[in-house]
Amino acid sequence: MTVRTRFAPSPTGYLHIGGVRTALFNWLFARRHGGQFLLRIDDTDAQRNLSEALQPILDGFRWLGLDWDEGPEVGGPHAPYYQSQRAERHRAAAEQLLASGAAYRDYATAEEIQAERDTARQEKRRFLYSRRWMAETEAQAAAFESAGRSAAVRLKMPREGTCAFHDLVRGDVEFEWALEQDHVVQRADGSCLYHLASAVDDHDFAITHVIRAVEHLSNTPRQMFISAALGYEAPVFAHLPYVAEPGSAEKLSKRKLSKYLKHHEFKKAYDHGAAIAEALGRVVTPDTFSPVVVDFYRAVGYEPDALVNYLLLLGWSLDDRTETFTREQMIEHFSLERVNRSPASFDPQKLLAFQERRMQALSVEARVSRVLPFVEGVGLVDSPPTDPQRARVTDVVRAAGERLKVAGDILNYPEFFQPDADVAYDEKAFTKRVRKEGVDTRLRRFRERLVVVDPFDAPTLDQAMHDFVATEGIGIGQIIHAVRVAATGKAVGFGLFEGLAILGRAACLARIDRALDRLA
RNA sequence: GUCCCCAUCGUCCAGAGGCCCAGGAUACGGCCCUUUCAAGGCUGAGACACGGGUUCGAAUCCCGUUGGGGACGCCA
Repeated sequence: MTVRTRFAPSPTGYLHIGGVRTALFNWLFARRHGGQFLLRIDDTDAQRNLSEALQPILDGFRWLGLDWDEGPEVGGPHAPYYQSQRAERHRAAAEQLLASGAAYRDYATAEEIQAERDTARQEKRRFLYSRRWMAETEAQAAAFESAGRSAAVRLKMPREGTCAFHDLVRGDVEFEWALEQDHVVQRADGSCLYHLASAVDDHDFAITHVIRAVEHLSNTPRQMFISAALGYEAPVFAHLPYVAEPGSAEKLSKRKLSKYLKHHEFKKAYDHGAAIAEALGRVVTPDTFSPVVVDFYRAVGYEPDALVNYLLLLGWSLDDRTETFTREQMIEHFSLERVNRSPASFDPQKLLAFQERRMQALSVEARVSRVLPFVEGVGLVDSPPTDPQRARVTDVVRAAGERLKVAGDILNYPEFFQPDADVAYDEKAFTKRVRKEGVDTRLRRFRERLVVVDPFDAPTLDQAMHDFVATEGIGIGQIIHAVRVAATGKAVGFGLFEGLAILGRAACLARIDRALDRLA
């Protein structure tokens, strides 16, 4: 038997962190067993702009490298993979359920059901439909219909016994049938609901393992009931713990960004990303841009491998120390048996740590390729860049070293790409380091040295600086900060001599002159 | 409210009766390095929710308490 798993996103316009974790585990399980991973689009609730809402999700999967063997855009033997296009098939299944007596036509109104529900709540017991408006014969149906009622199709759930199954993550689980609702599977207008559609599609697509979040655990009995009534063999289930909010045990949800921003580390991650996205001219609003959404990481310049590796370890581990996995290693070692049963909260800071490691492991060339779209995007270099521009980017990437945590961090160094006159001064830094007694004279004298330094490279500049402070009889701190602010506009940055060398003699001299002018 | 689930450092994980006065990662503190910012090196602090059992022995098994969470739709 070939293992077949699926992930079934609803087209919502974005790919959620929790969803990707579920998809990743499905993907890994399928790959581990040499099976197939499919994508099914759960759009039974008539979607308006399907392609618009779906594209970001597919893009997200592609970016992460989670390829699907069957599904939208790639097709497959069971196409179409959109639930909305399988309505006839679902309706036929509903008919079959009716015919076998596993379901019945129910003529209750929404108000009547609600009233029963309210009563149950008042009596502090679990609601169970009375089946008062159930029609099992044509005569009963006709009677209700002549009274102007219309019918939905409900499952006729067993009212005794238990539903027991083995869950690959939770172990043996058991539910009492008597606690299960007579769920509606088809509306009066003929459209079918998720649980029916899902059971039918899983069967039709030959899904062998349903790996999904725990919130679906309590849906399992009714889906198994549907499968059995339709004569299907039930798939194997595995219910993953949900991903929790940063620093909390509550389920992570996409619509709570403002709440998450109160969490210090989450806010830091958000601010870091928002600054980069805004520099690129993206409109950043809580609804469209958040560390809870996968696209955030792409926009900011994370490595997809970092995100995947982090997510892998959210609820799964190999042992007590292995943290870094290649795709091949993940696939080789992944097992549902080692998935945790308790929820894990999402920690953007730890994710960043994974990202740093991945970034550092990349070659300079690879980092340059990651960084280029960002400098091009803000117009710091041409698109595509000229050879000298590319060389400059390479120099900056090399000099910045570990300071480049995400590709978008390159935007912290615009001064290496701007014309001298465009470099912005950090006023606080300028006041503290340049606008000080004696600094102008020292800057002028150091400038004289720069004119003749040869070659104009980092070691020689370093030497020149040390010679300078020795002959002047000053501490290095009395000049070096001023030079940095004059040349880069900032008080912080990577090695000063590397920076000066990258800028070149002409730019350094011009920038020192500009700072001196500013003092006058 | 009803049903179900979960419970080890702040966070993510290891631990499937003795290897554990609990290990790794991350975050945090200190020191070192240092022209700034990072990084790095060394180092420190930090947890088995509580109470009962079972056992020669429990973080590990059982029961209860407490705490946290999830599901209870003609949503998916």
